[in-house]
Amino acid sequence: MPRLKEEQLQIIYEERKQQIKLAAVKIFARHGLPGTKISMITSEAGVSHGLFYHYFKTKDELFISLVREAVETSIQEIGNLSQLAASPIEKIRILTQSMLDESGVPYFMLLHRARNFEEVPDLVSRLIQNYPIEIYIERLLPIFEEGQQRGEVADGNLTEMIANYLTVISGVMVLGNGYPTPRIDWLMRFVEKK
Amino acid sequence: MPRLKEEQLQIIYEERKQQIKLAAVKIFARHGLPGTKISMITSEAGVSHGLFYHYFKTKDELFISLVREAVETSIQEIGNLSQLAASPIEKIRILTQSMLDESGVPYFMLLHRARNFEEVPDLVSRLIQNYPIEIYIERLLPIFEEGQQRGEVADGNLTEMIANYLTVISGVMVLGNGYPTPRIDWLMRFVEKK
Amino acid sequence: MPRLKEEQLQIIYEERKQQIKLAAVKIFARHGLPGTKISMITSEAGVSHGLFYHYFKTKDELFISLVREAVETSIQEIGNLSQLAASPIEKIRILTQSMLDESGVPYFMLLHRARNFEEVPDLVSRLIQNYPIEIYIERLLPIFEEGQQRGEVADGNLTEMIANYLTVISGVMVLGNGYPTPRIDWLMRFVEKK
Amino acid sequence: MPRLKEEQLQIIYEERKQQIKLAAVKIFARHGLPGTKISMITSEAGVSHGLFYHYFKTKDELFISLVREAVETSIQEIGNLSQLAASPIEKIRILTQSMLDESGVPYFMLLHRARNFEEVPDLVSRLIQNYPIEIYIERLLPIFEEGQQRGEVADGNLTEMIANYLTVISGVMVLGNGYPTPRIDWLMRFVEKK
DNA sequence: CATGAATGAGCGTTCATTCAT
DNA sequence: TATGAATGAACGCTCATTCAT
Repeated sequence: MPRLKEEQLQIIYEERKQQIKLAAVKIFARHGLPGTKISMITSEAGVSHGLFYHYFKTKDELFISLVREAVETSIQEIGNLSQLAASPIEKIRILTQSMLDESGVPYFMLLHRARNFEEVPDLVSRLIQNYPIEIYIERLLPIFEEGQQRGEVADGNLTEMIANYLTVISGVMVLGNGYPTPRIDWLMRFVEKK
Repeated sequence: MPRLKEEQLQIIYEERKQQIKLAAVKIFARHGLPGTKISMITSEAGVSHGLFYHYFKTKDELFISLVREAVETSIQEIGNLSQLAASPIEKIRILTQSMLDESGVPYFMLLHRARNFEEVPDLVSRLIQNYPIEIYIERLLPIFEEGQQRGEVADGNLTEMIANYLTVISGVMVLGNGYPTPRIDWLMRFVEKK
Repeated sequence: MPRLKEEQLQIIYEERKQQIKLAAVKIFARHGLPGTKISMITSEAGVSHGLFYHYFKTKDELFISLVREAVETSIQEIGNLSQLAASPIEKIRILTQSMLDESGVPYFMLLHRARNFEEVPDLVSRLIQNYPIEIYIERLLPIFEEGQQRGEVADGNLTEMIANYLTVISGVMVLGNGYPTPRIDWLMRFVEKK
Repeated sequence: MPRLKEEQLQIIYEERKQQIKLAAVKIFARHGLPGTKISMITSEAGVSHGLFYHYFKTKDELFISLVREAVETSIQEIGNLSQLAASPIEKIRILTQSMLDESGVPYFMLLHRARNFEEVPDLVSRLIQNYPIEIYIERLLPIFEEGQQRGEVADGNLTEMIANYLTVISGVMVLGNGYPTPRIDWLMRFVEKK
């Protein structure tokens, strides 16, 4: 059954690739592009450095594709919210949670670096410029609007509120593990109608 | 008068050193420690790369001393606030302004990197751990307390309020030039009694 | 009949081996030993790169054995000429033709590299030194002598004539596809009695 | 006198560059582009491998510029012949000598590799294609014509004669140090009117 | 003090070779 | 036999650092 074997190989291939990618996001988030050595990624992933190049062309190329994925995933996640059978305020809470949960933070940090520092390849800068904060605000607007109509979301200018909300979330992430806060609930106070 | 000449040399020496330091903070802030090449600093400062080593022992040593200065300056600035002949709310506004003004941002970014990323020498990590956010909160507490007593600062738990205030400032800096906000005034709303 | 199956395997084995060898000569001739990657050979041969090592121990070993074969074949071909039922001048023409024909050129190029460039393993250099040009001259001498006696080959010192003949053939090959010449006939003019 | 010092530095710079270039041609000629390691060049030149990159951007770039120089020099040398106060046959002898003399051989080998092997960067292939053998023939034609008119050069079709002459010279170089010939005089026999 | 030539440690990447399947 | 995943030695190149001028 060569058919089955081929498929199996394909699966293993994708698993390995994912394993290296996961290691890479973690390291890139912590050390940045120039601070990340291939050996850090491969030893985190538990493979030899040579294997990296079976799965990825260059360090830059991997970084770029990770940023691209992070951008696209973040946009998509907002899109997915709309599909959810939940009240607007619940959706906002879910979003907040997903941004702050452990697996999401490295991706956020990657985007943070890509957005604010000039340590990245040109392609990344251009990529990021296609997705300014405004796009996120715009996509979130309908959810917040519905929330306001239902009386779940606080009154006031929504564009500004969303901007503030995003700013504050960023602040929380950036201050990082520095000090403990009742994260989610505290953040929701910027949004919820008391 | 060799005396005078020596003094003059001393002055030139200090000016040059400062000039290189200023260039360095700017570049370190943008590119991080591993992303910063000595040649970037020296060309920003307009000197030859060899000259760097007349003023500083190594790249790491300069980075460390810059972080140390940034930490100490930031603590000192809070200390200086107390000396000011101004009302508490004015002091807070002045602090806010100084954190966000153009010359301050690179130092903030340096601290941000030192605090959140592991791309720095061990010595820096240890240095930073000696100055956790709590210290800033603690130092600001008297000013906020006086403000509350005078009715200038909003009611509520002050420790929490200061933490939030710092979080939000960080968020603003991190979101960076991404989108326009009425910075200072907007930030003061988290603090002022309306 | 396991006997038969084994034989068949043997045949397949030899065919595969030959197929890889043919690809290898071609690539070695064009790219030299260090310029030839195993993957070039295997993709030219249409097999996986892993398979290479079923048939050959190392890249060097294959290169060496190919050079050895080329040397031995070239010597043998001259030997075979004697057996041929043809006039001396015909024999020389056949030899010329075989050196310049498409399948022969890569082998010639291999020898050219082995003889003139130091990009080869020591063993190859030593191998080649055992077969200096003089040996070729010496082996061709009887044919040319008979030709001269029969009045087919031009008059003059034969050792020199053969050396010139080989030199010119080499020149033609080296100038390569650069410009068109009536190859065979033009070359024969260095030899034939007009 | 900073003026003088700068000039001196410039001179030293050019000398070092030349020193590395000379080492490089020699090694490239012997080992080809992929067979040449930077360390071979630098140890031949007696400098550290790091220094190479003060003077040249990459190995390929150096190779390309050397081939370009070889091509241009070879064309120029033919041009210079015309300026010489010498009889046509003397000019041809001088040309022959310069092609075969020790310092010229490595450049010839470089061109040989660039012209005949596909182990070179694309730019080199294109460069070489701009200077096919025909150009050399064309440039030599006037000299040979004058020689024929003066009765110094043998009768016959000149284009063909020059082509043969170049072919034979190439053959001599390619057969290399394999066997001894009365080089110059023997080669001139293809050209001189006896 | 100022310059840039020189060195070498270190990292990115390639590729010959091995090996499990 | 045949494949391609896996390893690590080796090489191209960068850049921090030193040093002669």
